[in-house]
Formats: sequence, C-alpha cells, structure tokens
Amino acid sequence: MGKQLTEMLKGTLEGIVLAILAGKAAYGYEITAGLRENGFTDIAEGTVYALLIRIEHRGLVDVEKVPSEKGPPRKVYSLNTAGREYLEEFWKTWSFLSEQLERLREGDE
Amino acid sequence: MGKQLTEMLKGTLEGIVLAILAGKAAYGYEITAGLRENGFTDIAEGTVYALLIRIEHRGLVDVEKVPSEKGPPRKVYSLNTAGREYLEEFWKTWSFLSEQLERLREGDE
DNA sequence: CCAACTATTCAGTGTTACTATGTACTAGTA
DNA sequence: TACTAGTACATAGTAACACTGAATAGTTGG
Repeated sequence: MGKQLTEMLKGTLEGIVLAILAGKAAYGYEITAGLRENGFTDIAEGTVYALLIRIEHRGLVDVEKVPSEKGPPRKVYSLNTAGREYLEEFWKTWSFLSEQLERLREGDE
Repeated sequence: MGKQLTEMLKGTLEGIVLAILAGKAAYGYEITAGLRENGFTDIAEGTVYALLIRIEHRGLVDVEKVPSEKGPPRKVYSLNTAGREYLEEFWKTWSFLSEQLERLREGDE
C-alpha cells in the first residue's frame, strides 16, 4: 500500500472515525490503536488527533475529559446528532463513489 | 455531495482516470465530459488536465497529439505497461479500503 | 533514575482537487 | 467584419487533509 492509501484516506478517514464513534464513544489513542490492528498499520498518531480536533470544531462530536488509570487524562469523543447526520451524508457519498468504481472495474474485464 | 466528494476524490480520481484509459485511449476534454455524464457533475476542467500531466510525468501513460476537426489538437493518452501495473496496485488498495468501510457500515446496524 | 507505555498537541511539508483565468482553433451568424 | 459558442488545453493561486517529527505529561517497573 503506502502512498496510494494515504491519498485515498483523504476524505474517507474522517468517515471511518465517525463510523467508529457511531459504534461507541472513544478517545484518540484508542482509535489509533484500533485502526492499526485493522490493517491501517501506517496511520500516524498525529493524523487522528488532528482529525478529532477538526470534527470537534465542526460540532460533530461531544467531548468529555476522563481520567486514565495510566497516563494523562483521555479526551473521550462521542457522536452527536449533527455528527450522525454528517455520517449519513458520508455513507451516501461513499456509496456513489463506490458504485462508479465498481462499474469501472467490471467494465475493464 | 459537494465537499465530501471533493475530498474523497483525492487519490481515487487518479484511479478512475487510469481505469477509463485502460478501457480505451482518450483525451482530456473527452474524459471530463464523460465523467460529467456519469454523475461527477462538478468535476472541474482544470482538475483533469492537471491530473493527466501528472500521470504523464510519472510515466504511466503514452501521449499522442492528434488533430481535431473542430478546435485545437487533442492530446490522446493511452495506458502503458507501467500504468497498467499502477492500476493493479490501485485496485488492491481500493479493495482493502472498500472492505474496511463495508465492515464498519454493517457493524453499525 | 531511566525506559517503556499511555495520551495529547502542534509546527511544517507534500499532495491533490478546485477556482479562475487565459490561450487557441473552428463554425455559425448577424 | 465582429461576435458568439463550442472544442481543447494550460496554469497560477488556494484550501483541505494526511504525514513527519518532535515535544509534553502522567504512570509503572527494572
């Protein structure tokens, strides 16, 4: 993978993180670790944190500071109503793109 | 759609154009028009031309100048061996991302 | 005390799509 | 002639986003 994936993640990583948060509230370190276990081995720490701050500023998530047993306090993010609506939009956009690509892939064989 | 799609196209538009060229040789104006007819209504002219120049410099396509009946000469692009290999890689990367997202979508229901 | 793990932040970089504009050729038309 | 519209390509500047690399801070174990 590598560079192609990096470029492809632009726009989709945001949806991925929102989808994770739709499942359950989570904090940055946890999300990053989860992604790494699921094939996104090269995801950079900083990337996820920057993304979380971005979606927080856009009002898509609520934040709560929770003390950790080990290490500094965690910032736990949870999807709010606006976030849920935005995620809906994301899935529509993704479906559209996905269909176009599937069509192209089949057309070439 | 709009902004979400714009970000998602980063990384995928390149693959889309390569896949089109895998079907048959084409020139910029033609590709842009084709994309617009297939749902990508907001694709900017300049975007496709810039992309074509980029993949040409990377050696993924061969170029031939062909006179047009109406208007300036066309730059007809065709996928070469390197381009075909790169497209293979693209499909692998896309498949990976696609599977991850499909899993996430199902997991949330 | 120092290393390792947990947890977050941020300045700087590269890539990419978009905006806006300009160039150039042809055909039709007033 | 002059002007519009359609065809065809190019490019400078901007915005958004993921990555690099480094810093900070708390806890635990050797």
